Parts: sequence; structure tokens; C-alpha cells
Amino acid sequence: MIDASAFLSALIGWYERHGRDLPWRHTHDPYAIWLSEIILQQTRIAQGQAYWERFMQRFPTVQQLAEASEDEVLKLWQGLGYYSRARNLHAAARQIVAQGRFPNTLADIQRLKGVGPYTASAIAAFAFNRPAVAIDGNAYRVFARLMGIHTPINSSEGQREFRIVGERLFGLNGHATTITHRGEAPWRTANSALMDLGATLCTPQAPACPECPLEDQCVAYHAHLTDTLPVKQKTVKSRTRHLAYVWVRCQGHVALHRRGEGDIWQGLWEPLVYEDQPVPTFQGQLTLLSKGVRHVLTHRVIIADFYLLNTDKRPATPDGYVWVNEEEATEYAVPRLVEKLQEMVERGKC
DNA sequence: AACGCGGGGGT
DNA sequence: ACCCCAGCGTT
Repeated sequence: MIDASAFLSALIGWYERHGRDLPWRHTHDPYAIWLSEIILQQTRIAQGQAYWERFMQRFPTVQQLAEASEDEVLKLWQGLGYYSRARNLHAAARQIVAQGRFPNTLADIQRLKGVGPYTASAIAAFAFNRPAVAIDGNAYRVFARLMGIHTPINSSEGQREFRIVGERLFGLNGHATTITHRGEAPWRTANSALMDLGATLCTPQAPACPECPLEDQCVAYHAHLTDTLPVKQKTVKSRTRHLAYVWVRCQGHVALHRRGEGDIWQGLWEPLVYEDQPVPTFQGQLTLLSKGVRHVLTHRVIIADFYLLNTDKRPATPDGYVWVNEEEATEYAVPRLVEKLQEMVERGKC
């Protein structure tokens, strides 16, 4: 079995030549790194990078983020999905400011809202170069293949097992390595290298094993198991929901409401909505803009009809709706699906 | 342990 | 159609 020193030196040697150059690797600012980690949870770099840059520009410091309203943070987050990340990000910013400084130990970092085992380890390593192993989807894949582990990576048992394996491969279990990188502890580099190896070589499909510095040691490579590992537990199948949105335009205003807890898109805004029931008759002119718009979430498929209602008299709306100036409607954070509706309404004007 | 939570890209 | 992505919080 490969030991920590051999693993780390192979990994770091490869990274010196083939590692990715990413903007948040040019700083050790824990705020910038924390922000990148939250944005990149379950999110590809290609999708998240522009958001990181916009957040850093609008909120250069954690104090400025803490002073913002939650609505502004949600608006800046719009389109990125998993909106609880944005709400937790904002809450954690206020935690950090209340504490007076950014937490700098693994345990204290993980007490921040929205920061779990992976993100805490990543911040500890990237910001503070602490001895930690950040096990994300890339690391799970590398470890499963390298060590031939069949335990499902998304099971409790798997999480425990892979953490133990990662700590052993990094030499964090009392058997300290003497590996260093540029005269410093190797943890920042080792974690970057592990992710880059998983993202660019040890890919889910068609891994580039001949280019891998760990090929000789890799159980999956020798046993032809790269198509089998890692193992994941079955996922729940998605269900279909039917929605009808009505963009109610009345004297330059439109009715919006904020979605509540216990459902998708919590905290985001949307126009008048009907679920599993017909759209009633209104005074004024009701136009069907689009029928059966398909919108896919992780465990939901949403089929939506879009309507535009032009009327001179405000129809009765359920509690919680507010009438906002139509030009200002774009200031509200909305789900991507509602953004599509807004685009159709806007196009219809021309 | 199981489930809910977005949106986008690749094959 | 299915998989995956720098996962976390709740039940």
C-alpha cells in the first residue's frame, strides 16, 4: 500500500507541472477563499467563477458582505442555484464580524453556517495551510480508485472510511511526513493537487491513466475498475410538478410574492402562481405566452405555463403578494424559471 | 440513514 | 437519459 510520503510527493510533483491556475489561489485571504468554496459547492468552476468575481467586486471584505441585506445577496446569487448557500453565506458573514476575526482552526471554521466537513478542511488548508484533507467529489473518486474502495461515497460509512483513508494518505494520523513544498508545510498544495488530479486526469469517464503519477499504485487501474469506482448509492427519482405563472400587469405594476420555507426556491420571488389548479378568469386580457416550459431541478421536473394578464383593475391576490413597479421587478431575486418568464414578457413589449 | 435543495454541461 | 459538479442542513 502506498505510504503518505510517496503519495504526497507524486501528487505535488505532478501539480508543479499540471496544476490549474485559479484566481482564488492567488490569495490567502480566508474571506476570499471561503467565498470561493461556498460558491463552488456542487458547482463547476466554469459556472461559479464569474459569480466569485462579482461578489469580490461588490463585497471586497466580509464586513461589507455582513452589512448588505439578504435580498441583495440573493439577487447577486441569482441563477447559481442552491439558494440556502447564499442565505447561509450572509448569516456566516455576520457570525465572522461578530467574532471579530475569521476563525482559523478546523473546528471553529466548521461552526460557520453552510460550512461542513469538506469546506472547513478546504479553508483550513488553503487559507491557513493547516494539516487537513478536503474530500470533495474529486477526492472521493481518486481515493476510491487508488485504494480500490467499493464503499458508497455518499453513505455515512463511506464518509467515515474515506476520511480515514485521506488522513492516512496525507500522513495526518500521527505518522507525520517530512514532505514540504517550497520550504513550507505542503497542505495548501496537496489539497489543490488532489482536486486538480481528480478534475483533469482521474475524471468520471475516460480517465487519463497513462498520464497519472499514481498509475503504478492504482488498484482500479490494474483491476480494470475505473468504470466501476467510485460506487454511489441509488438516488431518489424525481417527480413532476405543474405550475402556472401569471405576470399580472396593472397600471405599471406587477404582483410578486416571496417563496416560503419548506419548498424549493426559499426566499426568492415569483409572480402570481397556481399549482395543480386551473388559472381562474380575470378582468382584462389574459395571454398565454408559453405552454409546458420544462425546468429540471435535482429531484423535480417542473412543467410551467406562462401567462401575461393586462388589466386596469388589480385582481384579488392571496396574502403575501406585493405590487411593485414593473421596471423595478428586475431588482428582485427570482428563480431561473421566472427569469425566463420575465424575458418573454420583456420581448413581448417590443 | 434518507431526503431536499438549482442550474448547467458533458456524453 | 443519465451523470457529475471544490456539499450542507434537516428530519
